[in-house]
Amino acid sequence: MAPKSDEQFKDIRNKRYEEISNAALKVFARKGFAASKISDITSTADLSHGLFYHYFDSKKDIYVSIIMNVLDLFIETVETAESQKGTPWEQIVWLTKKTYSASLEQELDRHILIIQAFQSESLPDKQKKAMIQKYTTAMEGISRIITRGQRDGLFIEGDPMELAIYYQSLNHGLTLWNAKGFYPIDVSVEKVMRQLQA
Amino acid sequence: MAPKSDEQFKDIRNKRYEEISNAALKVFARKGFAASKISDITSTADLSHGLFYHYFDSKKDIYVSIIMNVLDLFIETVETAESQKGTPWEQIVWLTKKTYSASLEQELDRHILIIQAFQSESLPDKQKKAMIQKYTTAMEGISRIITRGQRDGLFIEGDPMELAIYYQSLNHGLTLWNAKGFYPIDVSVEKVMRQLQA
DNA sequence: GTCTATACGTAGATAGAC
DNA sequence: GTCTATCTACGTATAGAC
Repeated sequence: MAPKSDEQFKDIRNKRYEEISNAALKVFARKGFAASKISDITSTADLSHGLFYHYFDSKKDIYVSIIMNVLDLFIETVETAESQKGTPWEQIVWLTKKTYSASLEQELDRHILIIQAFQSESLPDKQKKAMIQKYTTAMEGISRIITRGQRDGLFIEGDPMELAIYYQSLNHGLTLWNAKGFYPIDVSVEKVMRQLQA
Repeated sequence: MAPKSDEQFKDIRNKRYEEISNAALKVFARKGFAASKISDITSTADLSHGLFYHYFDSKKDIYVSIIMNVLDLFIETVETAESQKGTPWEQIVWLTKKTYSASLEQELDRHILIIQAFQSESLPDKQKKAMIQKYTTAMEGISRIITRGQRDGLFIEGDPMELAIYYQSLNHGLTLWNAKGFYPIDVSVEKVMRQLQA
């Protein structure tokens, strides 16, 4: 039997990397950064404590890595919304539906991570700046859609970025509410859209 | 000189108790439960590490104590809104203004604590239940005001509790947004009220 | 009531065998 | 690549002096 090739090792590494990342996303979303233990992550991913450090330098390291990844996905999603066929109104509807299509719990975890991202204490300034940068990029995308919708008279008047913030705040608030778990509601896209309606 | 009376000792105790509680509120709101160290609290209150334990049994103990206190204040505020002169609409306006009249940063910290309250991991079931109980009481107050407003045609139709949740979620989301600090906005009561407007 | 010094447990991170 | 065992730092909580 031939020894494993470099390719195979690389595949294993990538696979493990993903497993650990997914486990960490779950744990961080539920407990927050400080309360999450490496052992929580490794036991969720079903591997040894020590192995973690063959894939990530530190707890902060993986946390930042995941946040960045989640924010990139957020940017992507907004861009996809923006390139959607239809009116700006329909684009925001699409984005809203996507936000609550958390059939995959992973989607929900990602939203919670985004919300938590900035209250995360004591990260290097450089990384904090990068996070803000990404977040801002996504919000500017939403803001652009709103601007177009205002031209067509679909959305209420007002600073588009500010409206985007109201919209996003409502989403974050509802996400957190449902995450509490003791009185979950079925979020209605129409009720969320009222926020922006002309 | 006469020795200190029981009264005087009691005063000192109460004063210290308040100082520690206020410091803890500040620290917990900014760092969350897990990341907050007893030494953060004591250094904020400008007293020794050890003294803390003459006033509270544990970190969890003070945390629960503060949360309960904050939730009681929330209930009180809603009740005050409810007993306010004017239409139900004006009562919610009053409540909203109060929410954002965070000239005192303490008010802001309290809101953040309320938001954090439930993601706080591993509290005894009994206390968690008590928290939910208090939270629900407050939300029911808001819901009652909305119900009355619906009768007068001031608010949109729909399950009043659900509307209260949308309203409160928007508040929470906006509070968190401004707590992030990198793009704070002046929250407009009118924009928040749009949420409920008939 | 307040402080300093210390015990103890826990969790992040490393070492070395397989 | 993966594991177990270990080191180390730090934070909660206690003890005891003033």
